[in-house]
Amino acid sequence: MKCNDESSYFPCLQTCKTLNRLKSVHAHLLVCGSIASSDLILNKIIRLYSRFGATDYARKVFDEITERNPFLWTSMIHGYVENSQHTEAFYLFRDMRSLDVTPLNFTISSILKVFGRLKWSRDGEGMFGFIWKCGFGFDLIVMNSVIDCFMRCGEVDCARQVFEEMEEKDVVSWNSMISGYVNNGRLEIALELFDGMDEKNVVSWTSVICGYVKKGDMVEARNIFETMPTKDMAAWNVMISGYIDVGDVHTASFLFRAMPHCDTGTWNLMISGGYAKNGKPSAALELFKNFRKQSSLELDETFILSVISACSQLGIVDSVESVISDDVVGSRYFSDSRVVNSLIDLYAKCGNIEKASQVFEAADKKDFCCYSTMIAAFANHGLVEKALSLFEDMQRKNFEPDEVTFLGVLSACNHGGLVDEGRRYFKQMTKEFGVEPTDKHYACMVDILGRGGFLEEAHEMILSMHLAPTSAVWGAMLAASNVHRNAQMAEIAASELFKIEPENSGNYILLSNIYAAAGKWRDVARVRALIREHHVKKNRGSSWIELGSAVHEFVRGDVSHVDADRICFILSLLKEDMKLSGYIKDKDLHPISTVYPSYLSLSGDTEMDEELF
DNA sequence: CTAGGGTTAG
Repeated sequence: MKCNDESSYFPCLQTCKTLNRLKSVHAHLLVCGSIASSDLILNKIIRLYSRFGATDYARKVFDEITERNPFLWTSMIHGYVENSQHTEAFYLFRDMRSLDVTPLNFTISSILKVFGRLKWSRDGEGMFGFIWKCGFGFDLIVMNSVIDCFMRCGEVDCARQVFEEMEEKDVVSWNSMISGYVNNGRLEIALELFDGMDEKNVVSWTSVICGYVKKGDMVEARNIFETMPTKDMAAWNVMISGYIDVGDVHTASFLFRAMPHCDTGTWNLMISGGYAKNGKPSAALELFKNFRKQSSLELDETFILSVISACSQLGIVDSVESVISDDVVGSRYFSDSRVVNSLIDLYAKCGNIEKASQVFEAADKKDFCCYSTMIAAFANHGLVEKALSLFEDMQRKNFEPDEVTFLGVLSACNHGGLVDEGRRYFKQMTKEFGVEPTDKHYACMVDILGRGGFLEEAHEMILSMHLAPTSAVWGAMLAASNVHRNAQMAEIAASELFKIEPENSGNYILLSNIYAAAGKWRDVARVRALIREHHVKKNRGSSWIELGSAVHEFVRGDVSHVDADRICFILSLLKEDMKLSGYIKDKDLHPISTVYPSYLSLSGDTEMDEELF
């Protein structure tokens, strides 16, 4: 590379496809010294850093420049805006004004985006007077931005007035009005404007389609879509997401296959919105694999986030681990705390607490959410001490715990049977941190107290709740009553549960089991009669395991698996082992499969497993 | 040799 010719750096900077590449070119420029003073190069570097989401780097470059021209200010402000760092953008704009730097029209349109997104319609900073003072009263770009800003603030009439008074309007002015009306729920007016336009472009058409999609009218949306002269990717995406929203995954995937080109957004829509959230995990995973195979597209943060979250809901990790973690760990995504957070969650939910912990340790950017997730992960794996010491660590680092954090902490106490600590943390949460407990916190406390034998105290806690006790709370009470064979308390809890969720078979079965254990056979018969009377259906619990890239699902009594014979054989061996190590089948009690507290949002099924033993 | 930088609507 030649070091004395700045023009040769322009094409070089343009080819920087990754942040690391940009950093090394930037480093090279710094070494060469003389180039570093060129405004044009520096501006380009600021733009590129911002585009990669590295506004902190951009700002470093910006701060080191002694004489800043309006272009540099604009680039930096815009960098913040495109990365949703609204406060930073606004403060920088204010600095610019206080130094009497004359803004460009692009500066104004960038900062107006902040006003629009934050719905600052009140002109608190004298913005609109300032625009006229700068001579932008007739600037097309600025006035278009003003329209958009008013529309986003819901000031439909102000936007209209600006629009009417503009001497010169372009297609953007019209489109801003149309989309503004659509987003303010005034489709009729949007259509009027649309019909009155002479030069419509793809944005005008898509805005109108959006209007129908918002109403859920996919028939009319489809009509417009078929009529529009040229369709770009965004238009297809709007249609696909519209079909997904109304639950028509079939048509969505038809369009998906029919569209000539698509972006990560489209894949994302189909994988996470279309399949994963509509109960078709295997289709989602299949599509994800296709994405990796066919597409040369780069993964982006939102995409990674939704794939990870889909996988963690399914508890599937192996088949996506290789693709996900190779791309994420050590890459720029890894410096996004949301990605770190969801990775921790993924590994933890899939049972790999070591890996979750490794990700946590390796991450350089951790926010309080990462701590909360890690605490909950330790707690759910029974690593009580680790959970609690991480909580202490978090406070030492001055992260403010919130309700999610405390749920993890309380859950740790629950797993460790730490009644006193549970009481203490609950008190600390409400008194010291002013966090309002949710039903989940109450459910957890009831579980801690109840299982610890303090059934009365647990009951009192429910009665003192400032919100209506949910099924999770009474469910914990019922489960605790079962542990301590307290039929009286069980009756109280069960009768509340029957009111809240009469269709849940688990409650009836649990109560009848408690009666059975107490030898109250008439009560058992009464509950069984209730089940028939209310036509309660048994929940079918299922479990699944991932082997290689295939997911094997099992339901009770299922012998359809190809290896069913061998599985049953192994099971019988395990039963023998259990007997030999002293397990005695409890004849009086109808055995219940593991009862998880329902606030842990595990399956929650409590069903009789007579067939297993 | 010069110009180059920045941008609003779905």
